[in-house]
Amino acid sequence: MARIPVAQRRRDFIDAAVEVIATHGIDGATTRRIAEQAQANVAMLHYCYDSKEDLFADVFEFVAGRFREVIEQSDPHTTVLETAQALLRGLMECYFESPSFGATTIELISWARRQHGDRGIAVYDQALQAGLEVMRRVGAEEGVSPDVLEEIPYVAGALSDGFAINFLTYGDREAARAQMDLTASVFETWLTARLEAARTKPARRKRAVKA
Amino acid sequence: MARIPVAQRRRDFIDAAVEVIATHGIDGATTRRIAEQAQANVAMLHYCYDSKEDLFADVFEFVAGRFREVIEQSDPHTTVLETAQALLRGLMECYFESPSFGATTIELISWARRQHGDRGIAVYDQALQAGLEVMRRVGAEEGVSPDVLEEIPYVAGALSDGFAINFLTYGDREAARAQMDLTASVFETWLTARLEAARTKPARRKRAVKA
DNA sequence: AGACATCTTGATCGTCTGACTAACTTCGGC
DNA sequence: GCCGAAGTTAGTCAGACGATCAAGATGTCT
Repeated sequence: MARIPVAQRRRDFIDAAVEVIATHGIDGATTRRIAEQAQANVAMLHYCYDSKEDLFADVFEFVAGRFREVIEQSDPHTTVLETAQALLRGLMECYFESPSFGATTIELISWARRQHGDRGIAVYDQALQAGLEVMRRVGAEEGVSPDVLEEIPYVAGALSDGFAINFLTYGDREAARAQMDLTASVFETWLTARLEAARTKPARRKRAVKA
Repeated sequence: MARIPVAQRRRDFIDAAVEVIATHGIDGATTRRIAEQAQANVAMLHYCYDSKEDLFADVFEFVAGRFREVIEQSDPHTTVLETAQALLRGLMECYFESPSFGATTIELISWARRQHGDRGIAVYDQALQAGLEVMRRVGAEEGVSPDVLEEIPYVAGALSDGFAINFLTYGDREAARAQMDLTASVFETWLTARLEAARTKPARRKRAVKA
């Protein structure tokens, strides 16, 4: 067997864990299965990680980091509309390219909800916050109302989550392509109208959305 | 202890199962916990149901039935727009009124996805089909293009699912109220424009959406 | 009232699978 | 050629799972 440094092994275990969580759920993600998926054995897993919990902490970190990447890569766009569209597209394509990642995200969020609060919300909340920051950055230059900017990550998140659940349930890549376009058009229609309305009568504001 | 007919007991166990699944996930929904939640014991559970699987079959049936109710109650509305809006509102309010029901639905869908196909997809698919039928019924009178009618349940489903995930994660009823309004306005903006576009140039059609 | 079916209980069975570990072997750089 | 990092084998031990049972309590019909 090829000798691999621990750091690389750790990454293998994280990837394996994502795969296993997607296939068997959080509770079904046992050390045995993860080790098998990583083409190693349980002892090897405990050689790299002190405990299963330590590994899962890294899995959380990995997923959250991936989301940050995806969200922040929509930053360099010019207008609020274009940036928001890139944000939504990025999220949907992320799920589309790696259904395992998408499924694992849902599993993690479900699992997090079951625990009473705490760090559980982290993944979802960090993603929403990252999205909000991106929108604020581009929105400031354009003078768009903060109310609108706060709504954008929520709507983009809701739409991409809804897309993910449908896609993961049916697993139909053909249909998913069309749904991505449809979802994007829903978003565009709303945001265009919303930006227009906010510009013409900036005093009028909707109730704040939980960031 | 009061004597209760088996039929009623069964309903208690179904309710209890929904609650436990919401709190502990599918894998955490053990017979013991369900019995405890139903203020009974394991023997009683096996007196009403031959096996855990039999109980879960009833849980599936219950959830699917509840969705049918909610969806079909939006039927009597007059126009396509109003019916679609009632559909989305009904779904969101359903989750809002009973977070346990919403959480259990997500758990069931996640669980279904893990099994290879089969009856697993049932809950999600039945809901989508029921929504489609409602829209077709009202859409026929109005002469709305089938393409548009097929898109409506998908978009309503995606939006309500996205709303549910956010609401269930944060559990903030205050914020959820505002998000329901926001989500509804996204839907209205899109659908109004979509109906308008389909009416003025009915030849132009988007790629079909997986029903 | 009495008897039989219906309901309810606490305790227990056998089994399985979970995370984790000790002791051993092999490889590769110096 | 040796020494530590990487990897393996073969477990341990505890807990929880679904399911069942014998026995007691209660209702209902004659």
